[in-house]
Amino acid sequence: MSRYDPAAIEARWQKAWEEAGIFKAKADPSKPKYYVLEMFPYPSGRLHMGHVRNYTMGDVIARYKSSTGHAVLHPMGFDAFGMPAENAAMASGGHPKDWTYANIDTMVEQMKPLGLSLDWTRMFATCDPEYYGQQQALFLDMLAAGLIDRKPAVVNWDPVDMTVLANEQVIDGKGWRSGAEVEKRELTQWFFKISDMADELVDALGDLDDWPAKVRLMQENWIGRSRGIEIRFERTDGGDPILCYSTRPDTMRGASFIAVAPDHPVAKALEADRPDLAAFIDECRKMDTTEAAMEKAEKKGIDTGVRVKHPVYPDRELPVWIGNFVLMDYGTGAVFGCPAHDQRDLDFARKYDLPVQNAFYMPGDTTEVGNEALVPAKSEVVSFIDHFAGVGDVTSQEAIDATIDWFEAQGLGTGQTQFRLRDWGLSRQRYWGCPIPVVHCDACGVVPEKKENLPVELPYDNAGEPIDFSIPGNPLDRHPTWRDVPCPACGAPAQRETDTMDTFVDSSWYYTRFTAPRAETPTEPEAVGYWMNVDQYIGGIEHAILHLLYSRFFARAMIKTGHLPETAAEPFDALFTQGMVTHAIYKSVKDGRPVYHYPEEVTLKDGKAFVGEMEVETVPSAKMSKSKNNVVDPQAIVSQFGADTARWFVLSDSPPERDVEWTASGAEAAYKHLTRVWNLCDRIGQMDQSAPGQGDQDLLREMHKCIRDVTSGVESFGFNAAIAKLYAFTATLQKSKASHAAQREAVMTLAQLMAPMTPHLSEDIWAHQGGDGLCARAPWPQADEAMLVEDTVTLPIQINGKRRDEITVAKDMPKDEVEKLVLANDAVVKALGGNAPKKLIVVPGRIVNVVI
RNA sequence: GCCCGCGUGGUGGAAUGGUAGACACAGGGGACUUAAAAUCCCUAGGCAGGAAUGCCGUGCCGGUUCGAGUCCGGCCGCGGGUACCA
Repeated sequence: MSRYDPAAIEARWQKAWEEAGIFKAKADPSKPKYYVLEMFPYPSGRLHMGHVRNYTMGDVIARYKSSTGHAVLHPMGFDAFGMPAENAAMASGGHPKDWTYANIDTMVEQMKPLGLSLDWTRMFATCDPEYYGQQQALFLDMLAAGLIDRKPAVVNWDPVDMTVLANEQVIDGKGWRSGAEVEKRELTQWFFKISDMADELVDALGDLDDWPAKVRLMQENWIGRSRGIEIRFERTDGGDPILCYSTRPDTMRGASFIAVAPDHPVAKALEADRPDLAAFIDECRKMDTTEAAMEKAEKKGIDTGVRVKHPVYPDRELPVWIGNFVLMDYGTGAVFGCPAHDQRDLDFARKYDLPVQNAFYMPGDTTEVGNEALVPAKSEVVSFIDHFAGVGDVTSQEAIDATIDWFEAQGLGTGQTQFRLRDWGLSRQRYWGCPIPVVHCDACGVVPEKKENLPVELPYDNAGEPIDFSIPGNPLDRHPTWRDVPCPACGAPAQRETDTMDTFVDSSWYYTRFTAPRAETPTEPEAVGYWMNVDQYIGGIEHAILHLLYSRFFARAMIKTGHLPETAAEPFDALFTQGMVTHAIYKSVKDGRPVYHYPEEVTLKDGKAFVGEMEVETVPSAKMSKSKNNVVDPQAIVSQFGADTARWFVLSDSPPERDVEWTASGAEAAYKHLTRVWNLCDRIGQMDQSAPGQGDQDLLREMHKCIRDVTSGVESFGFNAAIAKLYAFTATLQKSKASHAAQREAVMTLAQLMAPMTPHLSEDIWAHQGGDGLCARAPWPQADEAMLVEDTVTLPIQINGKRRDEITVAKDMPKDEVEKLVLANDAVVKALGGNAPKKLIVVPGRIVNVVI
């Protein structure tokens, strides 16, 4: 008897698939097409289990769709620009390009043995000049179409390293390398005008039926459409009025101060003459720019001395403060504070001793606000007393609408729809990204590069000398032979833009490029016409907002610039967000800085973790991340047990949308099971073919149930449940005494049902049993409805909602007959004690509940 | 802080509002073996009980319902995102 030998089997079948060329995507008008895409990886250097999980899920779908007669496109590429490559070059010399391509090679080498049904001929990396050159062409078309803007924006500035820092590089307000206090600095930056599309980006979410509701909700909240009002406050000193935006104008009566952003014109105008204001504004400039940090920071302010009149009660004067919590780029950069009905404003008012006055009460109550603001939901009824807009007991929403109408009628303000969504700043002051294809000319201003000069390629070296990445700042700035070029318009000496694009740009259109990856234009009409949209997109929930929103914007921009058909406005028909593979983090502290240890360095003793003799801290269950070193390498599993085991295991234990904590046990169990299946096939192959069997019908009935359950499991991303059914059916088959013919049919069907998960093993079984051609080409088995019909059904009997007994009845037994049987049931008779039940609930085919 | 999720045995988890714990891991018992490994069989939520069986049980508190892991409200804990990590 031979043994299950995955190494031999997997190499053999991978070769057979390659020779048959069955994974090459071929447009075939006679077939329905299916485009399945997993979010492409960043080439960090090694594949981790999260990648394996992601690509295996996609592969299950791709192989399943292929066996149901679809022309499948299942490509792979690399999201290859980004900071880690520059950091690696900074830390250990070398070149980001070399580092990146070496990593890509390694990862492809690691992916190939997994047996994924990928069309490798379509592979590209976003750092290929052929790709980013087309991206530059897209940029120029979008610029011409008015979809791009240039305006000032604030960045994190490290005054010691003289460089711009990413948020990730700012730790407790200090630069990660220099340790210097980070400042804000204003630079002129390029922006995609995504906020112009805010309305349609919200509205279209409603049609994305095959997207998770949570993702649609997150995007809706992120875009944050709100109806509010812009109110004009006149200054008592006759200066320019201050415009405030509010979504809660119903609280206007309680307005007691105005807060403006530190960079609001009112604040800026006073800065020169008021050292105290200047100092406060300066302090605000040093604050962390992230939203989380801003919101969590202590709310502080300073009185400017400026006063405005309350628009409804002109004899009330409101002080104008600068608040560190007001954002210049949302609304008008100024808000009115109503302490009674906003907790933040109340805290602020108590801190700085500002008045608190109710605009309304809850009905029947006139309690003044203490330290808790009165903030009813918009659907709650509130009671307005002495209100200018004449509202009485109404819901807050009605009051908001009435107030907006009233303000508009009085000419004191205008109703406005505001969005939380800001324009997408794409400029990055970094080397390893797609160069922005424009030239700055003293005479002509900003001049787009000519398309025939694309790609604007990144220089590999600097006039023959290696680029020194250890010097902070953007090397393109100190690269005269690359930077200094003639103006494309007038020919005078000019300079290239040295900023590169945000890497989110690269990933916002790659899915269209896969349809014609070598085309001379960004897309190719016939190819996008056939393959778009992506039928199933699969990736991490961490991309729920930014990547997916930017991609949706880009698809629309590509329609406007003629690169996509109208039908591709929503490029991803269905989205599945998988959970992450998590793993404990092992952490120690050295010289005041955290040090992260690799799992393989750690030994576990008595629930404590040690590296050598040193005990280290264990942080349970965190996202696998290169910077935390808690990454598990799948290669060990593959070389020990084979790809089929790795694939089976990552699908078997956890539901795909949930996070899974990686543990070493379990992989072995998967291997044992696959060995069992292989041995089963072997045994059936050696059966006496003429011997009579028993229970053929029972076996085949179970087989058809298994087909039904696995099919629905695969179609609904219930891979773990599908695998549970496969375990159960394998056990049934093992115990079966059925004839050779029935067992052979069962094991071949089993192989087919397992094929999306364990394609190599399935091919081997298929071949052993004399299957026709490749298992991967065989049509998906169909469940025979006639075999699935059951004639009896078991009904649990509940008494007061608790299960007490069960009865088996004919499937179509009428309700009244079931009732008679139930009332005659021993447990029921005993519980009733001669009384009639209060209620008898019979749900046909489901359950019976006797209420006593 | 804000937005969005998640929470079920020792563990991963299953369960269209209808028998909570499928399937699997680890465990316990047994068969085979000189022995071990491998394999196979049985067992298994907790408490009480010899058993039959009873009570309790899906993070916590409350609600809707004949019936709630599932729906609603309020908490607690954990995770993701928070616009320059990808």
